[in-house]
Amino acid sequence: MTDRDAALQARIVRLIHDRRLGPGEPLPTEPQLVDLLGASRNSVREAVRALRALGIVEIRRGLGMFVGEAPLRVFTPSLSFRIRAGEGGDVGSLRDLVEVRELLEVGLIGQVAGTLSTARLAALDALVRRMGEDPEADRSFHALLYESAGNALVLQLIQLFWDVYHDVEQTLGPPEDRAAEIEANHDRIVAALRARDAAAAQAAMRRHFTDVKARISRAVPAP
Amino acid sequence: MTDRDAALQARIVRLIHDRRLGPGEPLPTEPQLVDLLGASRNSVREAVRALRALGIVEIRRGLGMFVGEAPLRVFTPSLSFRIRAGEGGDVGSLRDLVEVRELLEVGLIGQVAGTLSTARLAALDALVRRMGEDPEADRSFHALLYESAGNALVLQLIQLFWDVYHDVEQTLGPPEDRAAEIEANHDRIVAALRARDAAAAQAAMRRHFTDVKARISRAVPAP
DNA sequence: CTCGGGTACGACGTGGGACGTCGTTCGCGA
DNA sequence: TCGCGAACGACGTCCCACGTCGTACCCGAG
Repeated sequence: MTDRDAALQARIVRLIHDRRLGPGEPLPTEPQLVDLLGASRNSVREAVRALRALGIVEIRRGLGMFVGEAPLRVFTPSLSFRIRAGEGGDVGSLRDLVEVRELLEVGLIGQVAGTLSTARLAALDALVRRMGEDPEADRSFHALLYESAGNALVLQLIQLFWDVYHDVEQTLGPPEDRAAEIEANHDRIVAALRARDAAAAQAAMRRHFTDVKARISRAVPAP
Repeated sequence: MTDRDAALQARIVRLIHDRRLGPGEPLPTEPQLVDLLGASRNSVREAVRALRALGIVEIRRGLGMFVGEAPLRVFTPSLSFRIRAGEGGDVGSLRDLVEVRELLEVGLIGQVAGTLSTARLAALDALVRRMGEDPEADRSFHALLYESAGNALVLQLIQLFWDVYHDVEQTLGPPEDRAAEIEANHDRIVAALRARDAAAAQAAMRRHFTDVKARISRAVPAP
């Protein structure tokens, strides 16, 4: 057969659906799958490996195989690779990535602006203060900002793109000290949110990404 | 070791980068990788299987292994699985998916509105006419619409979400005949684009997705 | 000289077996 | 009763053998 491997993967996925197995629940063991699927252990293992790479199956050594949650995080290596190996050098692909982030975040902030509690606004403000020393604060800021949208998918998507960007950004040459600029941009965002001004928040977010794109344009692809 | 497999994958990816291999170029053969990485053939094969699932490696039987392009399409199984196995039944996750599509497309159509040539507008119109019989026309419509944005990533992203939606939508019960509704929505979009009215185009797109979300809400999760 | 087919070769695909390592469980002994 | 170690079953790694697919080469027919 030409792609028996793909067929095996599909059969395992179907098995999960047919048995109504949810994330965290155990899958049949390797020997059981060998019997069920009528393939050798090697073939089963290779199919499971592919499913694990997609987050569909989780393996805990010594315990067994379990249904995964397929978090978008598993795409990080693939996306990073795609950006790095992208046509026209990294820069073009990275710009595309940032534009997708901008698209998502500008749209989202328009939705959540006006729905944020003062407590949440204070938490956002505290995160901005910590951005100087803690790189994670930036990530947390965007995560906390969109949490109230109630959309787990878009939340993970934004995290994914953030991770990939900061993964690839390191290959763009020596890091620039943009701490002040970044903090100012985020301050503007919080201010607009405080004013319950959706349009201003969107503008502030756009301005933030304009600076990010400028940083990319300045960077020269490594020889 | 705990995750020697992940380390092997990373080493293969590094090998690709170190050798400046671009999509389509050949990778070392299995035996060569066994030597280079100091792992057994099974381990190498399993690592390669994972990379293939991520689109990073492409395998052509009888020929060898090649660098892949990591198209977003490879995430279709994972995303479909995630939606189906999502918390709170399919409906909630599917709604999240559609909202992401809405976010992207409403933002994008605002960017491309006013930049479309009359030839392209005519092509879009022709696709709308074919939506009745050809399900692919819908997909092509959205692809053609955003082609001029010049962002390959977002284009593939929209295609990916479209594929996943139509994959999962089939499990939502018997298909409804919404042909007229769909055509009317797309007609409104094209009309707004013809008028070079970005705001109206965004509104029309939003209306389109409102109907899609309504279709989801009507659907009852299968018992 | 040209053309065509058959063979040889090297690529990946599949199957089977053996042994190691990790976690858990259970029973024995203090 | 408590604790520790052996047994068990999970996945991890490795090795070898054979099958299948594509290509390239060689050689003979025309």
